[in-house]
Amino acid sequence: MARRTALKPRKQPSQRRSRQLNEAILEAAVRVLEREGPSRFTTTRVAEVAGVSVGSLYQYYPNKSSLLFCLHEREARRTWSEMEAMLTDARRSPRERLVAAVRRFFETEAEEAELRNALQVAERLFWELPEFQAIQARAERDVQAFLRDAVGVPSRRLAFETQLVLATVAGLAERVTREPPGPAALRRWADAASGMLCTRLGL
Amino acid sequence: MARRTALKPRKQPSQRRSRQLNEAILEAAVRVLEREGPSRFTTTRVAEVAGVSVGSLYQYYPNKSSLLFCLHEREARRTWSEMEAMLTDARRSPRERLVAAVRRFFETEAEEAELRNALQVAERLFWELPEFQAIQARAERDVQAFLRDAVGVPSRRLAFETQLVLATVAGLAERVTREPPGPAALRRWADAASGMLCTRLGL
Amino acid sequence: MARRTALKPRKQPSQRRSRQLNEAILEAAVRVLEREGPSRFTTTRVAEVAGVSVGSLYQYYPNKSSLLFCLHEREARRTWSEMEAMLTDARRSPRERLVAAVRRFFETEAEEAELRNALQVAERLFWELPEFQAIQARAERDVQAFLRDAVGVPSRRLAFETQLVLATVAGLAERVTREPPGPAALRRWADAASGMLCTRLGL
Amino acid sequence: MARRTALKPRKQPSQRRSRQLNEAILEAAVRVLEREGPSRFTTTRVAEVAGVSVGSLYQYYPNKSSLLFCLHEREARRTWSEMEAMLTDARRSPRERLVAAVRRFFETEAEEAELRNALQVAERLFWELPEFQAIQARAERDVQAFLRDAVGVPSRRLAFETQLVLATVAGLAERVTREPPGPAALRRWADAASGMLCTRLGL
DNA sequence: TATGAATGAGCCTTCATTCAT
DNA sequence: AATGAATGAAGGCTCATTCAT
Repeated sequence: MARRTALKPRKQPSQRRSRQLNEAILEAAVRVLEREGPSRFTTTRVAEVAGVSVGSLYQYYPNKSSLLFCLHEREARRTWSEMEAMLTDARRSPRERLVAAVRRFFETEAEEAELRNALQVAERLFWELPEFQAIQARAERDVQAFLRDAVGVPSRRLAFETQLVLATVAGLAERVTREPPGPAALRRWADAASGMLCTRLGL
Repeated sequence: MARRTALKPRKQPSQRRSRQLNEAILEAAVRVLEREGPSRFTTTRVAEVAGVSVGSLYQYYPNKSSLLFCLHEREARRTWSEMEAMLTDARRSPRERLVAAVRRFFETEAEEAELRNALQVAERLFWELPEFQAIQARAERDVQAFLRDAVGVPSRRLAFETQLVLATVAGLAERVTREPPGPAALRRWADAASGMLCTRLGL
Repeated sequence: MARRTALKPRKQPSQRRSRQLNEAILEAAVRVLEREGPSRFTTTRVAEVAGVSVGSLYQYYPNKSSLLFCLHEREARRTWSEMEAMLTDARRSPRERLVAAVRRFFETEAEEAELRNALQVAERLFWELPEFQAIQARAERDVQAFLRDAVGVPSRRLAFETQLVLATVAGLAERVTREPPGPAALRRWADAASGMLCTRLGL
Repeated sequence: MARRTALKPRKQPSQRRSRQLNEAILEAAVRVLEREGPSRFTTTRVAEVAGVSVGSLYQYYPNKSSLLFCLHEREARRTWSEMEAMLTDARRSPRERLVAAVRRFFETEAEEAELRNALQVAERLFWELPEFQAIQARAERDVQAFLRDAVGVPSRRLAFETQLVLATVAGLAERVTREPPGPAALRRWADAASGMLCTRLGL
């Protein structure tokens, strides 16, 4: 169960060539996952689409799980870079920021629905691993900072409200994007989510 | 893609012995799923744990998917019987009903967290199938009736609010119970969820 | 290889009930073979179609092979009863008899094409068995009698010519009825076959 | 029914090693078929006898059928190369060519009797497939050319006579070689076949 | 370092046959 | 005698991973 398999890519992409190959593999993985579904997501197929040999793939990722994990990590990094920017955008009111961020989050999830579906099958394997929790931690940090600094949630409630915001938005977004709704419906969902949270947070 | 594999169990457990065996298999499936994880959930293993031969398992379930599906159905049926009762309990105010139902729902999810985790991996396979949607439909029906009759949500917004309630509660519960919180924390989560919804619904 | 499995039905159908059941099973076997193909030809399915339990089927036939064998035997018996009658029909000239018999043989084969296809898969298992050769022997006896008595083939060549007639007609019929031709085409084939043989036999 | 399973081998044996392995598998398949019979002809067994892993076998052949099909194709190609040469041998009279070709055909069939027996069980699966018919077509083309150019069969009858020649010879050869006769008997059969055909064709 | 052929454990499923009822 | 649930060996096939070249 808790067999701790290595998840880190095998080599730090220090060299240019490495970096390129790595990216090619990751891109291929996304493509396979999105276009051919989880059941066709085999290491051989990914390598094929990436234009490398399986052997090479295994030089960058010690096993299939680690590839999946890196995919997830990249996705999360991208999403939360955006989120962070929106939540700290001083030109807008906190309420506007939250509403906008939630909308964007829903859009992101909708865009990546296929990938996320496939990933979630594997996500389960990661939950307990520190690498995974580090990713989660960033999201928490961003939201917490927002709630503390922009919303003024008292520290007593800070931890819980952070979790609540994250879980509400993420949980809703995940369910709603299972079968992707149109842009208007998507926005309606996002606004319902942020609306409930704003009320609760007194925004 | 749309290959409709039979999901119904093969024989109605009309006879006592049948019924027992059927139950044994289902129990074994739950145990395997919970204790050994989805990757060890093989038909052979389930049969083994159930103390029957694979052949027998296949006499009751035409394939692996149908076993998973029956597991899900049983779980859902149990949960929503309770939910329905709570939501229609005329002795309580609508708000009390919602709060109580949400609490109970969170508890249920916490109890079945392991199983649900495992099932969700497979659920993906079912989403598009009518059998699965029939199960979902029951939940919608119950909530919708509650919102219409007890809360008085206007029919214009009824469909959306129904979805919102379901998605919020289910999405939150699913996330929260990934690592099962204590009873107090669980209740806090449940109350936060129902709180937001009550505000939105004007309860 | 040469494991001599019992092929005889288990019980002589001495009693009326037995006889009926036996016939029902045989009919069911033919139906399954013809309508559902060799791959659906399972003992369970045959029993089902026959309206008996598998257990009962195994009371009449010790194994699947024996069922197949009886099927074959019945078919052959029917065919050769007809053949014998035609070949010994004193009202017609030998040539007319041969032509007519061959035509009828082709028709029979066409009618039973499906069954024969399925049987041939199993026939291979029987070739070496005395029971099977007994059936073959009858055909030979009939043809040989015809060639000797009606055609006047000298005894020196009798054995070979008998085989030749049988093999030519059977081989041709089998090939031709693989995809069943219309009645006219079928007759053309039959007449070509009997034509060549008549010339050879001096008829 | 018409599920078109791939029959072509998976990779062209471009490289030497590939070629060897491929050949080893084919040889093993022949051996298993001939020595152990169709019922022992399992992918595992073939791989075992070939000295490779099942996985490797499946790297060359996408499924069991395709292996069988390749076996058949190889056999047919060999046979008909010879036939074609004999039928177009301008140094001999048409009659001599036919007689010789039929003799050789019978010999070939006798040599490969075991394999052919086993193959025929599977051939049934192929009849309707274009790949299989392409093979058949070659035989027809060769015989038809012979009948047209060397024998002078009028085009009106050409199609039928071609089929007749093929079916007569093949049908007879198949039956006769079920239990392989000695060389003298074999020749007697072949000459009987070609004799009947020559008479019919006016040779 | 890159390749990709080779591996083989393990998965799902079928079906002839038995035997307790 | 009849039943049909139970059995489990065996089959086809996949795919993560390795290692000789």
